[in-house]
Amino acid sequence: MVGNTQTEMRQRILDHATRLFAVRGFNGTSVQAVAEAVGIRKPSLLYHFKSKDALRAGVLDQMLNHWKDEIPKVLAAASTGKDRFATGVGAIISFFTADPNRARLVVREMLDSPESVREMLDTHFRPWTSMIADYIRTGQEAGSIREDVDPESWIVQVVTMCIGTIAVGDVTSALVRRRGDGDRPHPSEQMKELVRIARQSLFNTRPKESQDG
Amino acid sequence: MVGNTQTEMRQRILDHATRLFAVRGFNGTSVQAVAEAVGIRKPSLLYHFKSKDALRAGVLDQMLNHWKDEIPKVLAAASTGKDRFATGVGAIISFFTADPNRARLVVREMLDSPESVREMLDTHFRPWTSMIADYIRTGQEAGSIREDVDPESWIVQVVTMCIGTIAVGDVTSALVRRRGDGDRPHPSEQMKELVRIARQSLFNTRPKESQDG
DNA sequence: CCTACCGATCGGTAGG
DNA sequence: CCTACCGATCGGTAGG
Repeated sequence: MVGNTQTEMRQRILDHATRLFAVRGFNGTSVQAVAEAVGIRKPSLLYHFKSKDALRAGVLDQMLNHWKDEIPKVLAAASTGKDRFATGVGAIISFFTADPNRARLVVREMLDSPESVREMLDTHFRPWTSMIADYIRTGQEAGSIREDVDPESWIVQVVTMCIGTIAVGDVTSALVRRRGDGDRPHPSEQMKELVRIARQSLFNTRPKESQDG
Repeated sequence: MVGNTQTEMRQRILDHATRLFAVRGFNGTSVQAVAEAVGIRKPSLLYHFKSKDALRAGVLDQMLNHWKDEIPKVLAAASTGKDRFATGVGAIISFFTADPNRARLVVREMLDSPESVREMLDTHFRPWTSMIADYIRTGQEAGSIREDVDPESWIVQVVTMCIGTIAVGDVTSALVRRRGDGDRPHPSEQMKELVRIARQSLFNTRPKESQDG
């Protein structure tokens, strides 16, 4: 358990591969390019990951493992409906804004390998989605959440909006710059509006019967 | 002006290139693959488009030209605020659902060439975005639209949600399937919820002072 | 972790 | 619109 250089090198390779796959795409990134970024030769990289596809799988596995730990933590931390909303949406936003390349990687993978991502979502995320949807249905029965919300679809739309906005927010911000406003970008304003849209399409407006913990 | 085979062949190439670039990505599609789909040899394709990048530009130009004609038409057709919402969101949804590969192509291009897409949005779409944002501000002053809406950001969020949902809807629908519901996909339910979210985050709930034309 | 090397495929050109 | 061909780069292996 001393200097585990083997594992360290694997992590270094994964970090550079994540970044390059996110920015240039899997097909736009050569094994050679990843090796150069790490500072080793191509055959050395292929010792740690026996093929380019194994490297892709390693990158995705790393992200999957993050959420396998994170989701139960987030759901356990929040008690009331409003808390669950803020904590859940906050966890997604902070994870992907901490490194927008994570969002770009997810979007690229959905486009490049839709079937395998479908399977991954079905296996690892659908149980959680069902649980959150049930929370929403409970809130609908209690009157705190709008009756016309389609729980599963609402979740998918909000996650799509989050990941999409973070993945291509630098591009779409070209539409937001006001006249005479200089070159200042408005990423946080985008996220604020996103949260507002998500919240107001979910909760009932009447502020009575608030279920505080 | 009789049998213009030259232009016809260009269009055939563009159609197959659009589909292949959307599904496999630009870097994942060889000129050879496009030529095979069309039914000609690679050097013949390169007679019509002098390089692979010229082919990419041709594909994007075609889509840009669609919206150059469509946006003014849509804005002219709608008069009241609710009409503008329905017509505008409807135009985007119907264009991209007619061929989801269009949405995939847009997303891929934003990821692969963020700077050039930024420039394109700034030049060709920002004027329209500003105009629509002004409509929203007028609605805010009249009281029909929520005061807490950030007009430009709202537009970007809704367009992101539309294109994102259509581009990867087949994948994210893996999260929506209810237990014991069979394999039936729910694309239209996704779009219905999207429209609901967009509408309810935009308009004020009080149904008085409706501005009919 | 390296040097040396492999067959396959890439975008593109020559020339007709 | 074709056949024939180019140098460059691809993912991956041999062997140490």
